[in-house]
Amino acid sequence: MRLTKFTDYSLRVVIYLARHPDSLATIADIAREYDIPSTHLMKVVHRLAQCGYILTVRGKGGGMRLARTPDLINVGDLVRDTEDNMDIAECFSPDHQSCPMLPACALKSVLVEARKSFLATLDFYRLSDIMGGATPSLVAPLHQAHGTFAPPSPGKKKRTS
Amino acid sequence: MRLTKFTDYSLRVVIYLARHPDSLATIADIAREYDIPSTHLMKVVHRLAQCGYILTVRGKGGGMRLARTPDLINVGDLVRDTEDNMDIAECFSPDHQSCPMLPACALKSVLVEARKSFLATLDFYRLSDIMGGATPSLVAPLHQAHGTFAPPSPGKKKRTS
DNA sequence: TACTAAGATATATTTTACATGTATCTATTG
DNA sequence: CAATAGATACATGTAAAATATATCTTAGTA
Ligand code: SF4
Ligand code: SF4
Repeated sequence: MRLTKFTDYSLRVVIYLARHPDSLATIADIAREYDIPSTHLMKVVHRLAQCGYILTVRGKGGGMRLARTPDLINVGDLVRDTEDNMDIAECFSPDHQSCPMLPACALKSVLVEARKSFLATLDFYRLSDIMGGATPSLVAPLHQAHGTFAPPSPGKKKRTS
Repeated sequence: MRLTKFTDYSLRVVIYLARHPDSLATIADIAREYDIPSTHLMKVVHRLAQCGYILTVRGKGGGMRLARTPDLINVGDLVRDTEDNMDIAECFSPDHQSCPMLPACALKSVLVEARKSFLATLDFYRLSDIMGGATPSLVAPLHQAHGTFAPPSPGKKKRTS
């Protein structure tokens, strides 16, 4: 069970941008910073722009910046948008419905619930919580059992799916 | 993000065995039932035996059966034992410690917590909960917010890791 | 206008984890 | 000893992901 590098790179990009809010950053900048292939970052950046997390500027002097402030970018949402295969088991795909246990597999229900828990945990965090550096706001300490306190203000917009 | 077929097959095997408690089942039996390659099942069965979930009997008339009753087999444990790569991100592996964000990456902490949530959800279920069929015991209904009730009796032994 | 630097887009290739296959060995029954 | 079961080792195939290449478009600037 792992997330793709595509997703991790996506998160690194927005973290980088959150840390450098005063100027446009280029793909080359970020690729250099993290020592990852710029060719891969191109696709990442494109996706992030499509999904509205960043704004890009073409041409000389161009680059990218966050489309919103870090406290309005939710980690769970970003992972949902960048990880394109969230099919825990074979039967989660509209194709591959050949498992004889369908349609009433109790295991599948459990896996659905587990995935929900995974994403729900991510939903408790915003980019401002994971960008590191000096963030002297009242950020919920990590590793805290998040069921015990109310999520700090906005950061999570309910989505229909 | 997906689990391997190896893990799903492992679960199918124990479900099958739970449903057929009165005789030894062979790899061929189970492969036929689910229409999956017996060659893959061999490895699955071997792992399940190594981890103590099933007992195998070699030779003519041999086969396998559960080593414990279904209410003593925990889904989370079984997934931990069969899914051999639980490295959500690159940095989770002892090798690949090259990400410049280490060692104080706030994102990693969040991912660790999310993985914990995923497995904790699975920990709430036992084989007896997912084996389907007529189980007229007081089983917790699936999809229920499991934070709101006490886990039904045993089924989950705390492990040190 | 030409040049350059940036992202956008499409396609191709490489790599890797996973799945599957084959062959052989060992144990057990009858 | 023959047949049937899992145990074990190794080889191969496959598909998703990662990476690379090439070309196009946009925008600033000399
Ligand atoms: S066993 Fe259940 S969870 Fe696994 S593939 Fe079949 S239907 Fe899906
Ligand atoms: S960015 Fe954080 S979570 Fe991702 S690989 Fe680096 S250290 Fe791990």
